[in-house]
Amino acid sequence: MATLKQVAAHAEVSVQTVSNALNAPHRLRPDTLQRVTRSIELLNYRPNRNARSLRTSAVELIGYCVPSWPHGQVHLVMDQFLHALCTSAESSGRHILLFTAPVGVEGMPVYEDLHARRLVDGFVLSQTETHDPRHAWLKEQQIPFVSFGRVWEESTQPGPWVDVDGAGGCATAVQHLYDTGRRRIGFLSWPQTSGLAENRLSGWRARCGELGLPNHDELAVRCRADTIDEGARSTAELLDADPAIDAIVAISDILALGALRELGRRGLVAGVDVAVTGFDDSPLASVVSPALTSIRQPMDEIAGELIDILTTPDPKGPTERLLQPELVVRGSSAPG
Amino acid sequence: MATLKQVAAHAEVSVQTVSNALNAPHRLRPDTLQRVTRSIELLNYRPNRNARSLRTSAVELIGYCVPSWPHGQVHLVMDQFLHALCTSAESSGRHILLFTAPVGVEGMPVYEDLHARRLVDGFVLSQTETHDPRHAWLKEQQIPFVSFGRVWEESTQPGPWVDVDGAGGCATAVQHLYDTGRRRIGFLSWPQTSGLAENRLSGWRARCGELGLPNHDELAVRCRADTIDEGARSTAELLDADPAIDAIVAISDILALGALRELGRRGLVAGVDVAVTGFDDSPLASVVSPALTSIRQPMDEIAGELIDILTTPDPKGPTERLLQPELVVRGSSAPG
DNA sequence: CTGGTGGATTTGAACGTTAAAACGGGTGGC
DNA sequence: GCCACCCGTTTTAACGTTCAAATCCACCAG
Repeated sequence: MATLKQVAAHAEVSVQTVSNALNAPHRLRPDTLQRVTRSIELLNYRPNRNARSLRTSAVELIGYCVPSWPHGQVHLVMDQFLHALCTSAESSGRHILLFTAPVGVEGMPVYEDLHARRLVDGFVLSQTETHDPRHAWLKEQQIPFVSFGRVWEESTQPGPWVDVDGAGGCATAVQHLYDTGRRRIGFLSWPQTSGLAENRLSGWRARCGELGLPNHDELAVRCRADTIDEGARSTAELLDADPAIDAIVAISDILALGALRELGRRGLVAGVDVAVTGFDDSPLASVVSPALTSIRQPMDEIAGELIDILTTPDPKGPTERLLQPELVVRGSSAPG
Repeated sequence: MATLKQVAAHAEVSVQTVSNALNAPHRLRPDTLQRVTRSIELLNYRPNRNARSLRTSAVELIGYCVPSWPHGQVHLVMDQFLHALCTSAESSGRHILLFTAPVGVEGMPVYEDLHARRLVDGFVLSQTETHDPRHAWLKEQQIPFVSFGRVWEESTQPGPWVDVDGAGGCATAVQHLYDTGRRRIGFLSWPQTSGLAENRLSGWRARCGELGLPNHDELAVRCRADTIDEGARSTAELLDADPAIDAIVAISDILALGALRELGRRGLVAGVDVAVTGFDDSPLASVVSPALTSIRQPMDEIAGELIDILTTPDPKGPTERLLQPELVVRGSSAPG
């Protein structure tokens, strides 16, 4: 492993000059720069990140707590998210450090410790919950962070965030279903305690209202869990109460899969008799038949904004960014 | 941020003594130790990891390349794996650093660079492919690594690995189906180019043979892709060719889901008329109905062995560990 | 009383890098 | 001809830790 000193000796310059060649090339005379660059390549020199971090007190690592799902709940797009996050981090010369921590405020000492021991510069939070205590805690400790997802039920956001417009996404789904001739659109939701669910539901309610479609509460069923079974059960409930329903907007792909199953059971053809849309555009969406129309969160863009906010020292622009999801139309909502 | 020097001043000892209090407490007299410990707590001191790593040239970070799935392929248990890996790493004082790299040998410069710049001590490889070139490359460069998954089609393994006995798992599934009265068991596989698939298939073939059950090639269908559609199509093929089939062992949960769908389409009851088993015990297995019997890879154990091998300097024990998966029985293979 | 022994603690140096200040040699103004 | 200035480069010092060697001190044998 070559060091700066060895490169310096080889190029017959001082150590600092080699350092400058890497960090501030404009300070060198062109011929010196070239000579140093040649030595660097010849010796296959790579800067030691630890030494650099010690000196500059910046580790260029971003912490991300890998969520632990208690009762076998699914996070079907986590690998997409992680991949996007890594890519964005790398394009700014940083990397992602994974760790585990207890949920809620109990986990905060772990965050604090990682930061205090200089393993990370800051954190990306996800799986934001209603009244999530982590944000305020980190802000209090002056530990840099950015959140994927707003903290619901708070009057002021306790820090920078990036989120996807769930209401807008659902409204787009409703519009698409309307445009393809559907006129009675049900909604599969989660329990009322979820700010995320309420947000998405509001998009369905609003757009249905604007289009003159029915949007009363009986058309929105709250599933007790995010499972295929619950999706199927709720779909049955919906269809039993109102057989004229010709489309269902589900708040997750899993629930949508349940809807597909229930339709099949009743001899109804998904996409023809009843259209179905999901949320997240998880890998499952394209793997079932008919393939599932779904609302895709723009992972690359999300990750880009997260890293951008986290790595911009004094944020001039807004540090709250709401991104628009994209409706991916597939067979389950085929026209007509 | 308190430093060793400040703690030393506070406790009225030398810097080195504080260092020893943390790294070799037995060297201190009990009363000194207590005094130093008190100062450490009082000042809320945390060792600076960068300084430590610079001195010891060990960063306590393990690199893991987050797989990028080209054509929407699914890795349903990646979050389980990552969580287990993190937990294991943390229990040895280490952490996981994520990065992206091109697949195959093109990605190796990225590995080499991370190691040369001292961002990681070594790597955990997964998604091992037949003739995977990474292992030999890393070995050549003397970069520490351990592989989750054997390199198939190689006479000698180019490094330490941990793997799950896929053949054994499938044999167990066959045995379970036999024990619950099934006598004609089909197999849903992947293309022949996959060593992983051949291994699992061999378990089915062997155990069927031992039990006197048919195991000719017509009973093993090769799916072209790991999708629900392919699983359904292959199941149809299987049932059309041999209507007496009363059980299907699928090489993945996704294919098993396809089997479930095809059975439903034919008016057959999964678990009653035809039993189905999957592989991986992904979150989907417990979320469908009937819930899917599946072969669970012991993620915690896998992660533990991986970290153990990677962090043991001179391996006395074997560095090739084959773990037994566990059959999780659910409704899709209900007795009778 | 001397010299040796061994455990506890301190000293000095080093890990590889960068920030800041110092240096040296031209250039140009007056 | 002197000074001020700028540019490219070197020197010095520090970041916070640990290793290796040195020192100190109490104790004990001879």
